[in-house]
Amino acid sequence: MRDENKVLRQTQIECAAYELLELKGYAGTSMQGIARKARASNETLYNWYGDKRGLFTALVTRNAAEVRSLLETELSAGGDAITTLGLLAPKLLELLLGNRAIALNRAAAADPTGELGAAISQAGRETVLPLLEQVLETARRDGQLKFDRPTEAAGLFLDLLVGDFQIRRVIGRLPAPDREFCETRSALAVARFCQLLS
Amino acid sequence: MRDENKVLRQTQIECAAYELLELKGYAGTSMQGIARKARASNETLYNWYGDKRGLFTALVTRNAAEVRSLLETELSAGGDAITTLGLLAPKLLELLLGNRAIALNRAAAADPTGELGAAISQAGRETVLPLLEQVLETARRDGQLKFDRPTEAAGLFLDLLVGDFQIRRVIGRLPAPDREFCETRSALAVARFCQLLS
DNA sequence: TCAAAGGCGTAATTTGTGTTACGGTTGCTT
DNA sequence: AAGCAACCGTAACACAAATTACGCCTTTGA
Repeated sequence: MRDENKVLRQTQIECAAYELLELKGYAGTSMQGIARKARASNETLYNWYGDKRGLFTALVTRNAAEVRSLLETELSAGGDAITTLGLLAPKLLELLLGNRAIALNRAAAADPTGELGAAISQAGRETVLPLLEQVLETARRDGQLKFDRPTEAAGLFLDLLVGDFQIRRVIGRLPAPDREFCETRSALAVARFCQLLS
Repeated sequence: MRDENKVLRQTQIECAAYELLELKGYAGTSMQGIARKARASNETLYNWYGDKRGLFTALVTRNAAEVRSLLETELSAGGDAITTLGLLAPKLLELLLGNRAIALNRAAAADPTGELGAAISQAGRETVLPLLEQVLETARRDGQLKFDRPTEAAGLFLDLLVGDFQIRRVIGRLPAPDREFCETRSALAVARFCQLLS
């Protein structure tokens, strides 16, 4: 099989996996179900991904690469650090609270080994935080913010921006946020953040 | 069976359920496993709780009653509102991030019907928030805080106190917090909260 | 064009679970 | 003490899923 064909097939398989994961949760999503939906065979899935958890780990990895790519695009647009933060925040919120991310977090919650959780965390928060820190360091250098520890400052920003929305999404108590919600919440988070650190 | 014996038996069954839930997650916890561990029979579990979800809903309800009871005890101790908040917060944090609460949130994340999530939310956040609002109203009346909407103010406090710790606990990336962590985090949350609303 | 690799559709194996049922025992009430 | 309800330990039933295996077909590369 040619590489580009394999990539296409994997994308189809992974889309099928997301559909079932979002609909039925991790326990309710079977390899057989994914194979059927993607018109692939069980044997191929096991050959390509190792086992069920391997397939879902691949979903995490791919999702995180997209998040990172988008954030890096925003960062390379340049401009004033606080403005960058304000543009970045709604997009980050949409991604973190989007259906796919939430479905993956649910899978991690259901995985008793903690491996999916580790994958999500390394690929998610632990990737986002250093990028955020970069923005905040710039703001500090420009005299816009005052703080001692960049990691703590970035954590505070995530508290104000994200708070407990993720867990409420994960347990099914909130719908996916719309664009307007993300913009409003972001603006408020940036304002409060600056109030605390100016 | 006498009432007090039934209560005792139920407590034993529920402890067994927690042990397995914390160890194996929701999907990995079977009614047979709980029955075996609690030396009860399947038939009794189904008679008393209806079905698997019914048993876990009972766990949620009981856990929430304990949270509420503890918070009401703190509230009835009286005293200055901000001080009350500072005393309440570490206890609330310990409860929200404790092993049992996290295990129940994992169960809710794994439940595709959303019923456990609804039960947890009603019994948890949606119970805590009005109690918090009472404290904040007092602080406002005493001239300690300024805000327009109590629900929003209480939500801000939870953002600063809890942030995204729950989801990070649920996906297995954080251990249960110790007393010192809860005190430190609470003090910081109260200070920042007051800085934002004074 | 041809041979080999591997992907598909299907089935098999093994294991486990939700739920119900049953005979014997225990606890409770009169 | 006797009788009845219900609890325990065990088994049965029906179903599902993870994973492996197999024959046939399609794709790839030389």
